[in-house]
Amino acid sequence: MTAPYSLELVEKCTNCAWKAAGFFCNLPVPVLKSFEAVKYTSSYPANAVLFVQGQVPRGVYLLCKGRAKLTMTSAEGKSVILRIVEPGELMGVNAAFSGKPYELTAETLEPCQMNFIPRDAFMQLVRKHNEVSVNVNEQLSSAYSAACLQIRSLGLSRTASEKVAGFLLEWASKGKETSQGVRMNLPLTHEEIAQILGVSRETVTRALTELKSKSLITMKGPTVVIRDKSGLEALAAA
Amino acid sequence: MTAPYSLELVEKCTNCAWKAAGFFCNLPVPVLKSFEAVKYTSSYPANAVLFVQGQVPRGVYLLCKGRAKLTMTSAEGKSVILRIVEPGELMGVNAAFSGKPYELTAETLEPCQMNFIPRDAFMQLVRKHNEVSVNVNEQLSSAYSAACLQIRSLGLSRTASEKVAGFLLEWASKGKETSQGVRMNLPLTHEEIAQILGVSRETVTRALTELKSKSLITMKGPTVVIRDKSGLEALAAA
DNA sequence: CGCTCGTTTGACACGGATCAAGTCATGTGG
DNA sequence: CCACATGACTTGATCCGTGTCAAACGAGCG
Repeated sequence: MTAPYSLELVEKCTNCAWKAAGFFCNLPVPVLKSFEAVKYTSSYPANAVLFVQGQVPRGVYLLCKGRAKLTMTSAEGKSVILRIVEPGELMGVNAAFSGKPYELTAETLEPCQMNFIPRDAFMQLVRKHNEVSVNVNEQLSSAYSAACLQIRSLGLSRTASEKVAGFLLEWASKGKETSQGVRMNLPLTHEEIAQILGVSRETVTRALTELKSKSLITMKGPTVVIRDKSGLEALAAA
Repeated sequence: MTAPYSLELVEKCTNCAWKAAGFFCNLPVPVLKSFEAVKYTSSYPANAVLFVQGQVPRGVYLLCKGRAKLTMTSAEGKSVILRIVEPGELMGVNAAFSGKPYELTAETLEPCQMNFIPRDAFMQLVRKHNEVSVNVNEQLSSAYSAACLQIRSLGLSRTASEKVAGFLLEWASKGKETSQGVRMNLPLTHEEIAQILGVSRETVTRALTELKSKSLITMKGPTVVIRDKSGLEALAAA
């Protein structure tokens, strides 16, 4: 198999080493086989568009490796980021269920490996294998939870600093505890953070500068260290 | 059976007249029987609290009749409304799946009839009957869609009038077409609309006044008539 | 009748969007 | 190897919208 974008393709789901708890593809072996039978594995470079808001749904994508973002765009071209998709998560499930056009756009943020499952095959899997259906439940459930948190942040936060502080704390769970505080990787531009939090790019810069000046955090490239977690929490408040 | 709050209790799901397309309880008869076996039917007055953010999940609620709201509250007491729950929809599914405390609060807006299913029984139903699981998928999927729309409104709308106009258009789908325009019932206070849209109560009043003065809408009590749909759409833009 | 709740309207201050200008790092082609 | 383009970040100045506080009105209800 060729490996474009310097990604090694993993074709066999049965002995895939990436699979972890919570992955959609954590399925009993017989079910996994029928999943494997209908999937198409492929890889994408960074900033590739998987599907666009308004297209008729072709099927669902399972992200194996890499990160992607889901966005909605207004007529004027402004957009919100609804979710950063992590490995093991599905994209395009809603459109598959409803049969209506994709209501959002999916783009990769990094080089990614993906499994594509055509809509009909996916719906058959769901109807036939309860384990698949239950895993979809869990995916949807956690996506909904995340959406609720985002609504909370958008609706309740009084100031932009509050939003940014809350955002960093949420990402902190993906970071590593060190003697200096929680160290994490933030592979997002200010523009993207702004689109998640519903503020302007400049405001994100200003808020981050403010947090640095209060020495609550330090940043170096994409690496962020939370120096004073309780201080951040006090600021996040809402 | 007693019928408090002047609601007639419907105990039998098999011949329930309220059940419509998209209802969670639209299930094949044998499955419906096992659902009936584990449910508890009860009725609530308006403004009753079903469960509160932070409680350990006891189970899920199926709304049979009436309307309810799901909210999240900040430490300072401000709250956002995540969703208005309509008959046929489930509440508390997320907490049931995750086992973690309810992340939101559910309150009735009107006198309601409800079916309560204890968590264990619900999870067994989901695992045992694929039809149940698929219906849960559809519920979660449409709840997620609605959440996305709300995020879009919160994140992309430039002004409060934009949000209000978009909100009215969304509710218009529940209204009736008349010669005067779409007539609908809006059983929400300005305060509640404000909590959905993430603005202050006064701003909602001002925005509605503005829409009336532009004769895009007329209001009389809880009844709203959209006089100029395309005008509203132009205002909603985002 | 008087209470409460929801609505309406006004005045004012503040936060952030926007516009603008400039820095820095990276990558490309001559 | 340098000049240049590009994209992301930074910082400042200005203006508009909306949150907040305040006061008053209207309707429903015991």
